[in-house]
Amino acid sequence: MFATGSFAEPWSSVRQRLRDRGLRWTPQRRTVVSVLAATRGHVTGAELVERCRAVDPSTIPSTVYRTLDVLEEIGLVRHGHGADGREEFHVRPEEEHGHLHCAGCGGRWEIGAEPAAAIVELLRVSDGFAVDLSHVTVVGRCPACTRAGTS
Amino acid sequence: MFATGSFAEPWSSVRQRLRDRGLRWTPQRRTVVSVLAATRGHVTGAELVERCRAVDPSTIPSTVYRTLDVLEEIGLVRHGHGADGREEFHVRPEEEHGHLHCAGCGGRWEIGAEPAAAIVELLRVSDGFAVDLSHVTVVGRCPACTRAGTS
DNA sequence: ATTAATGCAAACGGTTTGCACTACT
DNA sequence: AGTAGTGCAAACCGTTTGCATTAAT
Repeated sequence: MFATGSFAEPWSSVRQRLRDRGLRWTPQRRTVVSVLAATRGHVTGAELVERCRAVDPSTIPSTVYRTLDVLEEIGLVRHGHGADGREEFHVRPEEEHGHLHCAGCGGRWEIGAEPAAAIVELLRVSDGFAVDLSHVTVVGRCPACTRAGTS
Repeated sequence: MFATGSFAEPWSSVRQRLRDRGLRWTPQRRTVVSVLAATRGHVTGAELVERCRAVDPSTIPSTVYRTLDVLEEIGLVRHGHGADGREEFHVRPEEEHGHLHCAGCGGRWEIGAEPAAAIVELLRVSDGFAVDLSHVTVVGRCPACTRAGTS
């Protein structure tokens, strides 16, 4: 949307947030943050590395992962695990949500706020369990694939 | 808790089931099957390898994984993914269930039949989604860890 | 001048694969 | 005998780590 050099909230404050912790603002971190700012929902670590490489071919995986660590520390991303088991980073955790993953077509959807809240409440009541929505991935079949009946 | 009578004894017929498909009954497969027969609920691939090694120290990982493949083909196990991303094998014919995974203490519980059914129904209604319970892992905090307040 | 962060390479853990050999049928 | 299955080692993939070097502060 805007490639002006400043990021939309909460990305614009990242530099300051890092500095407040005595951490540094580097070109590599800028790359990772810019990719994250353009990302809605979720990315796997490997995906993020690829996208960063598209921006800056000299991107090194370990730097990306280390950057993700510090971004998670300051609360800008949150990691969970997808249905395929890979690390999955959720961007803008203020909109925490679980995922639906279709085993038929591989599609992914977010679980809406109401069913999500219902699930949280359900497990709180039945098991006293405090669900972390960002870690919920439900596998099954989407309406289209259910109709298609592929097994 | 144990519905002993209502389920067939699937493990005793494995040999025949394999033969019917032109597959073979080997000491290695016997080991894997015996370990699975003694397993309730779920195991990761790595766990299974370890347990098999306890029975027969000469157990080789690739053999275990290959055996799991054929056992899945004949419907004796089903694989999913745990919260930590590792492959997880669900032993049948237990009823399918999701899991609760506590981020605090690492504990694991099965999601009970009623809340599970409620979740399935919920997502069916809200998204038309056909949930595969065996692939559901919900991460959060168990009652004890919630009380402890560890973050 | 500090010392956090990087680049690189190597290590990791769980899983998969290629291939010659073994052994079930 | 024929071929499924094994053992082994090496490859794999995403991720992590050790360490000397670079660069933000």
